[in-house]
Amino acid sequence: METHRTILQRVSFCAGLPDATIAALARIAALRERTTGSIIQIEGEPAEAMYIVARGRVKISRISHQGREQVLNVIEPGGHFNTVPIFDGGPCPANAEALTDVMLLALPRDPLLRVAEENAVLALALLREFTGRLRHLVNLIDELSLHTVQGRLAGLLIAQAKAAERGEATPPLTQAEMAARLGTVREMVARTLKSFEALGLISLERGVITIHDRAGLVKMREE
Amino acid sequence: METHRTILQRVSFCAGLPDATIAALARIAALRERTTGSIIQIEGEPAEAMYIVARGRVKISRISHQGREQVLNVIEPGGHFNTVPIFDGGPCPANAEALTDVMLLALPRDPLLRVAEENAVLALALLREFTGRLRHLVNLIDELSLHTVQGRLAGLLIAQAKAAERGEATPPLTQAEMAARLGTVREMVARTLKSFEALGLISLERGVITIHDRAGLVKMREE
DNA sequence: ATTGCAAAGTGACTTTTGTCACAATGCCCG
DNA sequence: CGGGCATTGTGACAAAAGTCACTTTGCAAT
Repeated sequence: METHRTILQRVSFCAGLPDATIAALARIAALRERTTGSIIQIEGEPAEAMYIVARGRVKISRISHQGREQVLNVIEPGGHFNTVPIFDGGPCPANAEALTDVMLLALPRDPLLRVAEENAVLALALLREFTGRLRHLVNLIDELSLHTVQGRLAGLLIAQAKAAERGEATPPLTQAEMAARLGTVREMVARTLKSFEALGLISLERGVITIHDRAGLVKMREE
Repeated sequence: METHRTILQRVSFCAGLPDATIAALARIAALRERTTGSIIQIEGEPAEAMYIVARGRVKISRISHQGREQVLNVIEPGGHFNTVPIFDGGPCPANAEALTDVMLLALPRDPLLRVAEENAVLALALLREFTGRLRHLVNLIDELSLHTVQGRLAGLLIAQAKAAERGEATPPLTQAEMAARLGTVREMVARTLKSFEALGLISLERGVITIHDRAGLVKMREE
């Protein structure tokens, strides 16, 4: 039980919650482990629990019937997923897959709803949490609809650079992974990266991208 | 004050709320009227109030610097907008424009937050409301990223048909409006509609689209 | 070392989408 | 009833994105 609690204390929406609320959550939580590549949730299936990521990373995505994938989000430790279907009772909106070996805290639906009803602070914290998701998705829509692959890729590079500066230990993305986030195909990413290199904006080594001209990338992002 | 209350009673997330909560909301609400085409909020600006649509329709959209528009949502009476920035204190995520003459109920930030803190039911109701938004945006991303204009347009026609069946008095969309919802340009919509007509799926008269082969459209939607 | 494989690079081509520039059509209003 | 204007229709292109089919690279495990 003590472990549940220490995990919860590192969760984004738990910051500032009273001890009693965290204790209540800890009481209903159950630990689950999954190995790299395992599918945690499938789009359209019913959801029994909300998950908190204690260790590892989880990819949330939609997949087209031709097999193309659009990544919606990658959940890092302290984040959560499968929250939407818990609160509205509907099916899972997307697939969840373990990108690494992961450790999850499962909060089963009915008990969780009870805790939320009794703790307005929790509901408000989750509300704030959802606003972040909504903003993120709106930005994704903006990029997909209003920007070229070039622009989106420039944006991704900048975002990754910023994350690295903040000290987030993000393992480098493969070009295929970038493509899935950007809503395009691997070849486009390869070609566009090359074109950035030709323009002197970045340089490419296997697995490492070095940014030389951040301002130039920012300009590219506009497209 | 009585008017505020009757308006609130028709709002989606107020269904099931205790009278006292609705009364508290009514007390802090202020009526505002805007005429067709007026801009209610601009992306990036700070937000002082959440708005409930009492009469008319409001378009929520992002606009690229080349002037292309992506509609995120159209809010009908009983719906609300500008909710995200109120709960996280950030800037407005998108533009809001009155599509018709509208009557709004403004709920100013600080008092609203206080009501939410004291009424867990309200927070939970808003939470459920947000889940709907999140699902909607995820679907939009799926369409933009994983479907062709043809598929998206087929989906829009089906959605409009369903809305009409439910008796929603939706004024017919112009092709330019459809384009803004689908993340494309007017000409693409015109051509794709023509191609649907050529396939016998629909027929076109000025301002009216008649669906002949719904199953065929459903198949198109997959693309 | 050799092989085995995932990741990356690339050319040639097709499809889809977007742009531009007009023409045609109706509807509304004076 | 005639003009003006928003909406629609279209052809000719241009640009962006995606597909296919390989090749190349370099790490990693036997």
